[in-house]
Amino acid sequence: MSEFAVLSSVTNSSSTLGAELTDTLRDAIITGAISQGSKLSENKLAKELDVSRGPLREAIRRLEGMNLIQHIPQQGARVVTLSKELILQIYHTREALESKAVALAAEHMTSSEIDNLHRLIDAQSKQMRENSGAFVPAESDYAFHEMIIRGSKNKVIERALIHELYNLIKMFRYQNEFANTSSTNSLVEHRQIVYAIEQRDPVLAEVTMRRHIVHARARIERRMSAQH
Amino acid sequence: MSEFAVLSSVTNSSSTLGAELTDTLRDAIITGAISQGSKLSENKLAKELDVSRGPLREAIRRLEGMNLIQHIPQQGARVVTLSKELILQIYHTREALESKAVALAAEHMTSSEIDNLHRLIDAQSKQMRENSGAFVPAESDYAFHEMIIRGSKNKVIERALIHELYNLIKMFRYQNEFANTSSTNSLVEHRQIVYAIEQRDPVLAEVTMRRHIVHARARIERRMSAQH
DNA sequence: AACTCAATGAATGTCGACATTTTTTCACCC
DNA sequence: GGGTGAAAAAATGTCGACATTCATTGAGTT
Repeated sequence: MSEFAVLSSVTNSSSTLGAELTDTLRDAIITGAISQGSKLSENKLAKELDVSRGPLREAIRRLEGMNLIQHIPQQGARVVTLSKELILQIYHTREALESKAVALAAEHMTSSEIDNLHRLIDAQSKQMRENSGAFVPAESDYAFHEMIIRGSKNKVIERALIHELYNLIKMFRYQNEFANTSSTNSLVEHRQIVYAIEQRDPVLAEVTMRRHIVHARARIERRMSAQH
Repeated sequence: MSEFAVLSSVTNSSSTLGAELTDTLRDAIITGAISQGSKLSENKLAKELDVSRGPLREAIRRLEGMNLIQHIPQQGARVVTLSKELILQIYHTREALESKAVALAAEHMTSSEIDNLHRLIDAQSKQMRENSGAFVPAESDYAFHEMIIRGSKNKVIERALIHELYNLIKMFRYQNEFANTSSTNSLVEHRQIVYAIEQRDPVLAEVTMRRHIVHARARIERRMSAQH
C-alpha cells in the first residue's frame, strides 16, 4: 500500500485503513501523482494499493468532503480540475475566511503563540538571507498561515480553511512552479500582519491580511492569463 | 426506510441508497429526531432503516463532511453538539463568507435574478401583513439568502455556505424556537441588501450584509446567555 | 467498599461476493 | 461509411460475514 509515497507525510500510519488511504490519496492528488480530472477507478486502485474496496470508498467520500474529488452517482469519482476560474474562486473564499481569521487571532492569540510567529518569521528571514535568495519555502509559508488560523480559536473557520481550502491551494501551488514560492514582498507583508496581531488591532490585521491575499490572487491572475 | 420522515424534503428518492440515507439522516439531525450528541450506532440504524451497513457508513462519512457529525476512529459517530461557543463561531464564519458572497453577487447577478429577489421580498412583505404578523417563515428567509449566495457565482463559497454552514444554522434554528423566525427589522435589512445589489455596489452590499448577520449573532448571544 | 483485571459482549473496521447500472464492443442495417 | 441497437464487459452499488478493537460486566483481591 505504499504506492504514492511522494509528499513529506512521513507517517501515514493512522489507526484505520480508511484514514490511511485518505492521507495517501490526498498526497497523491496534491502532488499530481494522480492527475487532475482523472478518474479514480475503485477496482484499479484497490488492486494497486492492495486493499479492499470498502476502506477505499470511505477514503474517496472523505476526499469528496475536502473538495479534492468530485463524485457523480453511478459514474464514479474524478480528481478536481483546477481551472483558472476555480483557483480565483478559491482565493476569493480564502480572502474572506482568512481575513476574518486574523481579526479573531488578533483578539485571541496568546502572547506565547505570537512569540512563535516571530520565531518563524525570523527563521524565514535568516533562511532567505543565507540560502536561495528571494524566496521562502512553501512549507514555511503554510506554517505561518496555519498558526494564525489556529490562533483564531474558531474551529469552524479552521476546518473550512485547513481541512478544505488549503488542500486545494497546496495542490495548485505544488503543480504550478510559478505559484510555488513566496516573494520577498510576501515576507514584508507577513511582518505587517504579525505587527497588527501584536498590537491587538483586529481591523488592521484584517485589512493587512486581505491585501496580502488579494496580492497573491492578482499575481496568479496575471500569470495565468498569460498561459490559458 | 421511511423512519425519520419529518422535514419538508418530500423527495428522498435519490439515485443511490447512500445518497438517500444522507438526506434522511441530515433531516433527522436538523430536526432533532436524532438528538445532539447522541451516538449513531451503525447496527441499530441499519436495522431501523432496513439497510445494510455499507451505504449507511457512506452516508455518515458524507454528514461528517457537512460538519453535522463528528467521527472518532474505533469509537463511532456522534451528532454534533451545538454549544453556545460553536453557534457563535458558525455565525462569525457566516459573516465572513456571506458578506463576501453578496459583494460578488452585486457584481455577478443577472437582472432577472435580481427580479426574483424582489418578488421574494414582496411576497414576504405581503405574507407578513396578511398573516401571522411580525415574522417571516424560516424557509422563506433561507430562500432569500440562498438566492444571493448562488448569485455570487462562486462555487466554493456556495458549497461552504449551503452544503456546510447552513445545515448547522438550520439545525440550530429548528431546535431553538427563539431563533426560528426573522423579525420585521430583518425584512428591512433584506431590502437594503437588495438595494445595494441593484445599485451594483459591492461595498455597500457587503457592509449591509455584514451588519445583518452581526445583528443575528448579537441577538443569539443575548438570548443564549440568558439560558446557558 | 473500592479497585484491578480478565472474560464477555457489542461495536466498528475490513473483506469478498453478488446485483445493478453504465460503458464498450461489434454485428447488423440503412 | 455511418448509425442503431443488442450483447458483453467493466464499473459502481449493495449486502452479509468475519476480524479486530473497544466498552461493559463481574469476579476476585486489598
